[in-house]
Amino acid sequence: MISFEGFKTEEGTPVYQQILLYIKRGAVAGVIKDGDDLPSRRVLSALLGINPNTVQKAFRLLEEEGLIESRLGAGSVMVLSEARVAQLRAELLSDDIRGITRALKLTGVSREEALALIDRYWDEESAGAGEPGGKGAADENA
Amino acid sequence: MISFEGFKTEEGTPVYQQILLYIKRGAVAGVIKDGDDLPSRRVLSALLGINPNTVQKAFRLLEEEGLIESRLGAGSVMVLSEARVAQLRAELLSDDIRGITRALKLTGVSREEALALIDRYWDEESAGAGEPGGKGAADENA
DNA sequence: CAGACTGTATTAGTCGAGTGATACGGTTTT
DNA sequence: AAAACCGTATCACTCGACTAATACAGTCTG
Repeated sequence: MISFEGFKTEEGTPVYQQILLYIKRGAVAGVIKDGDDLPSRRVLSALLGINPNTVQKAFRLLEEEGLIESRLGAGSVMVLSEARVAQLRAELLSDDIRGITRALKLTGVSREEALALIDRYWDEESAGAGEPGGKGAADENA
Repeated sequence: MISFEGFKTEEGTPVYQQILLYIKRGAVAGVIKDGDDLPSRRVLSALLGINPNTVQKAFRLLEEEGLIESRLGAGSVMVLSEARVAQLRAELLSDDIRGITRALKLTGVSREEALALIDRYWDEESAGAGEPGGKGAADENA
């Protein structure tokens, strides 16, 4: 049975998309494996404090992508081949990386500073950023 | 006069937020400077093919943040001090970096691979990623 | 001054995401 | 077979983003 302990709703993006991403990331990370059972629509909706229809929508999309299989009466199961996981991994990473590089470029950040920032932030959990001139990055665009 | 040539609407996020981000990133990147004039609500809405009210909402929020100043009858102007830009930069980078590190961690990517991916994608514009096992990152969770 | 611009405000409508409730049909278990 | 679970479907509703149309008030320019 797939666990949803690490899952908490965030406003700003549709909940059903968050569920999709949670499942996909879990599959890529290896936490979710082929044949794993999913919680029922009702149980999961109660667990997450959301509406059954929202869960249903997420599950329907997962089914359309071929990532799960639902049988009327019985529950739903993960369907993951190695190739599928590899493809999923490529998709997720491509989206993530493409998004961040685009964003950083638009705010005028250099490749070197981008790498330095990621490296510095990697281990942090919550910090208030902002020491001007700290990394020598505020002067290279002038 | 601030140019909106590089701006094109993307579905998925509210347009007024996209305008906010566009302005802020421009300010941080140095393309938009203190005292720069903004297009009028009507002109910009026609230019972007959206409703004047949507532009108005974006401008109102910008004004509430103190980034622009609007005078009835005359147009709106950017209000940017060095300190404000520095603060803005910290905010944008913090949001971006925090988001990407969180996402990559959740898909089981190591710090080293994250840096390698960014480095590799930085110059690319459109490419289909995916050679499994290429960076030695798919085996460290098993 | 007069007209053409500007910002500001209000009202009404569409559309999609999400909620809430309810019902129907199949499977599993006892 | 009956109860308790499961997936599936439908209807009505709220809410926010966005559109649409219109009106009013101040500023700039000829």
